[in-house]
Formats: sequence, structure tokens, C-alpha cells
Amino acid sequence: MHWADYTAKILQERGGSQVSASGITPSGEFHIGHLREILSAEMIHRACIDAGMESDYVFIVDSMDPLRRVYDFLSPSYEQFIGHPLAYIPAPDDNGNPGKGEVSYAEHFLNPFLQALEKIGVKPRVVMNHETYESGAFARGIDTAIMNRDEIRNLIEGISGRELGENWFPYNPIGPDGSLDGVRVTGYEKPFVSWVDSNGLEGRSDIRKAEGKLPWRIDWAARWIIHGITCEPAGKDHGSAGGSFDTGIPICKLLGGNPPDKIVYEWIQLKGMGPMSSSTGLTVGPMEALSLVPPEILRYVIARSKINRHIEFDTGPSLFHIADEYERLVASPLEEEEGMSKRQAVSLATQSGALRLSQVVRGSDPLDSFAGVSFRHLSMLAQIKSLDQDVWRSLERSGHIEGEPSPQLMERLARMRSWIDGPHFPDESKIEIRVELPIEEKKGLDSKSVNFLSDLSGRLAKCDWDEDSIVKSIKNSCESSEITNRDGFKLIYWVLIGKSSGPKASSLIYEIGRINVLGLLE
RNA sequence: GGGCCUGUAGCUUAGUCAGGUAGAGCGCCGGGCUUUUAACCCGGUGGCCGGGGGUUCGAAUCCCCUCAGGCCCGCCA
Repeated sequence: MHWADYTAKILQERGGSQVSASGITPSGEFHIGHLREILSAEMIHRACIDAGMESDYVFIVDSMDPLRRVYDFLSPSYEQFIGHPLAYIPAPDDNGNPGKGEVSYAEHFLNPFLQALEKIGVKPRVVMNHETYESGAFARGIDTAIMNRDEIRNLIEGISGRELGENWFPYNPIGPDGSLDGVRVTGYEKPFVSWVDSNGLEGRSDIRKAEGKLPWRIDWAARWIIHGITCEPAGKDHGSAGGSFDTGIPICKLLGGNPPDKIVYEWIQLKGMGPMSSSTGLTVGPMEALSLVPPEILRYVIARSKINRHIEFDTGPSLFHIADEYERLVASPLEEEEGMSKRQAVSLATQSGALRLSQVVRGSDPLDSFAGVSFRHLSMLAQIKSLDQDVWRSLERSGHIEGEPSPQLMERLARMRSWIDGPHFPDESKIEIRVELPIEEKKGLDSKSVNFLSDLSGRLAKCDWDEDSIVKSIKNSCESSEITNRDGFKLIYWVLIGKSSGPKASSLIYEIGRINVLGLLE
């Protein structure tokens, strides 16, 4: 059974309608890892619906979280905003300087991410957490937390092993400068928390307004109640012993709620691609990934892995692998059969679950997303055929398509071209035409091979420049120099691209052009 | 110091929660497709399930120990 279906089954036992949730702090550019936070919850939400339950999916944006430090992509002038909620500070412009404030910092990073989510079929109810504070919905939780501050302190200290300072208070007011830092609480008289800031300025915050916030561990527990959340998978950082999940559950109960079960997902690692990794600061954004692969395959990256396993993501070879695996499964899914072993049955259910949950539109047939050509094959054609029409003609001849290409396929070729032209395309998949042959390699040729190549050179110099004539020349050369077709083609690939196999030789030669080919055959 | 995940064929892995003779894909090798695309079709090769011990009629699966890799524990998905 797929993990999302399994979780849905557990939730069914809990009963009632379900609310799955994700939460992300928009402190900077969103990346591919955030997709796992989103999709872990969204897929469980879909599985609940598929299992016949009422279900809602909420994406809570932690817009009330403060700016922690001046990140590399920000100018030093952001120093003044440290400690301010992300919803209340201006977005950076292209140079990292604070903008005019038409768009908040939180929205600036959130908006492109939401667009990417739409493309992969995720339609969350978006909740800006600062608006929940502004609405007063947190007031009840804040009041209860303050009234039970000692118990909450004991819970956090006991479970996390963290010692909370003497001035710790389960509510952080915003000071007169707009920052959450350096404000000390001096008293509470519902609904006002009074405080003094680091300069000795005194004031008070109304807990019914966004004039302060709960510390993370309490905030999380309180929002479970506010939104009726029954399921919120969290990253492994929240999942370790004594982490915020372990404190959140009892705190939520203390506040009078029924907390969700602990579900932890593993992280996505960025791997390989030489210099492309965290060290260069280059990460892969969801939009960027979508410019390379279709949305259902991006979903499949998450759906195919068990929730508690690392995903090693790279935009190179593994993307090929996953994309072709997806195509293969769609084309020939496992079928239910008499006398299937338990294993096969489990694997069938998991696989079909993964395919089902990978669809952009819930409930649509995976076959609708099927392009009928492997990524590997398409990448090759795209590299040797500069015109789309030539790619379609080739695919028609090879029997991949009949007549006009499908819209899915056309989109796929467009994406393939941008992948090939971009920095993420794997070297091992690149077809690189040689400029000249190294002398040592020339010396290693036996006389038969030399004969073949010079014979071929003579024929190619004269023949019509179309694929049929080129193929004929190759076959004739093989015959007259008494080598097998197989060896002949191997030699050609070796001369042209330095490998023993490659894309259809005639197409390759045709695309390289007569002059260049003859130059290499010299 | 506390905790999590992982270790199964050359590679990626399923199977571990509910113990019952190790499955798959890729790769590789061979064959076919009478113009041999890295396409497509068919067949084959390949694993003392990290190591040791225990429980059991029976262990990849449960328990204990151990080795190796990755990760989390202010904020971070």
C-alpha cells in the first residue's frame, strides 16, 4: 500500500473529516525540498478523498516568523529588519535592497512558489499566519498558554531538555520598533500583555491583534486547534526526539485540542552535478525543475519514495531514470493476476498508488500524461535534429507516433530543449561531435577498419545528402571492406562521437553535414 | 550526549510494521527486427539480504550486540 493511502486509513480510524496541513517559513527562495513538505501533506489529503472522506488541504505560510539574519542575497540594510515578522517588511529588489514595500518580504518569495504549485496541481487553502494573528483567532490559545505558562515551561524543558531563561514567556510581543527581539514581558491582564523593550520603553500588546506571536512550539500546537488540523507531516528536524512534534502534542492537548499523529518525512538531498550544489549556493527551484520535466514527473519524484527515505535529487541522470520509469509504468502497469504472491500484490498497490497520486488533476487517467517516447530517446533526437518537424518525422518512422504528435509530446520536446540548452543537462547524455581524431587512436586501427573508413569517405563524398543514401553508402562500404554491419556502425560512432554506440548513424551524419564528416574521416 | 534513517544483484531499489522457498527496473550478454536509433520485441547472466549472536519448525523480516554511510537536535522542509 502506498504511504499516503496507509496514512489515510489511519486517519479514517480517527474519524470525521480531515484537514491536512503544511507550513513553511518564507525566509528566502523556495526550493525543491519544500515540495516534499507540500506534497507529503497534499498526497495524504488526496488519499483521504479517494478513500471517501471529506478532506481539506491548508498551506500555512509562516509570515509572522521574524527575519533571523541578513542572508547572503540581502543587502546589509536589512539589518534594521532583523526580528521583524516577514509579513511586515518590504521585499528585496533585484540588488537585495529593501523595495518600496508594495509587496511584503513574505509574499515576494511565496508568489512564484504558489504558481509552481498550481502547475503541479496543488490547490491549497493558503493561510497567511500573520492574518490569523490579526483576526484574533490566536487570542484564546495565547490566553490559555499564558494561564498555563508553568506547565508549558515544564513540558518544553522536560521533553526537549532545553532550559528556558528566567524571562521566558509563552508570548513574544512586538516592540515599538517592530521587532520581536529584546522585548521582556512584565505582566498580563487579559487581553493585554505589558512589556518593556531593551531601551526601557514600556508598552502593551493586544493578544487579539498581531502585536506579538507565540513561540514556535506553542504556535504550532495552537494552530492545529484553530484550523482543526488532523495531519501535518513535518520534516525530520521537527521529528527528532524532544523536537517540536514531541512538545507540540502535549501542548496541544493542554490547550484543549486533539493533536495530529506524528508523521515525519525525510529530506531531499541535492546531489552530484559537480559544482552545482549548496557550496556554490546554487539550488534547484520548483519553477526551474518544471522547466525541465513535466509536473506529473515532479510529483512522481515524491510519490515513488517512501516518506521516511531520503530522496537524492539531481537534475541530471537520475531525472532521466525517474522519468523513464514513470513512462514505463504508465505504459505497462502491473496487472492483477491469479495466484499473485503477497509481495507482488503489495508492490502493485504501491505502484498504482504512486501513479495515481502523481497526476496533476486528481482522478485523471495516468495514460493521459503518457507521451510514448522515453526521455532518453527524445533527448537524443532533440540533440541531433534542430527542427521539431524532423523529430516528429523520425518518431513516426520508428513507430513511436502515428500522424501528428500529441500536445503532451510537443510540450515534452520543448522542455527537453530547454534542459539540453541549460546548465543541468548531464554530460553523459550529451552527444558531442568530435573535432578531430587523436593520433594514438588512429594508430590503433587495423587495416580492415582503415579500408572501411576510407571507402565510406569516398562514397559519402559523392552520394546524395539524404538519410537513405547515407545508409546505403554505409552498407555498401561494409560489404566491400568485408566487415559486419555491426562493426561498421561501431566504427562510425567511434569516429564521430568517440563512443561505440549512439543515435541513428544516418541521422547523425546528415545533421553533422558532409564537410565536417569528411573532415573527420580523413 | 540524545535521536532518526539507510545498508538486499555492477547501479537504483521492492519486500521489514502483520516471519513461510529473495522480486523488479536499469546495466550487461545473446538473439530478433531482411536500412542495426541510445528505438522496439524476446531470452539470459547476476544476490551466503553489512557482520555476529539469539528467539522460532522456519528470519532480509522479531530481539540483542556490532560495523559502515547519511542526517536531525537555536532557526531551517
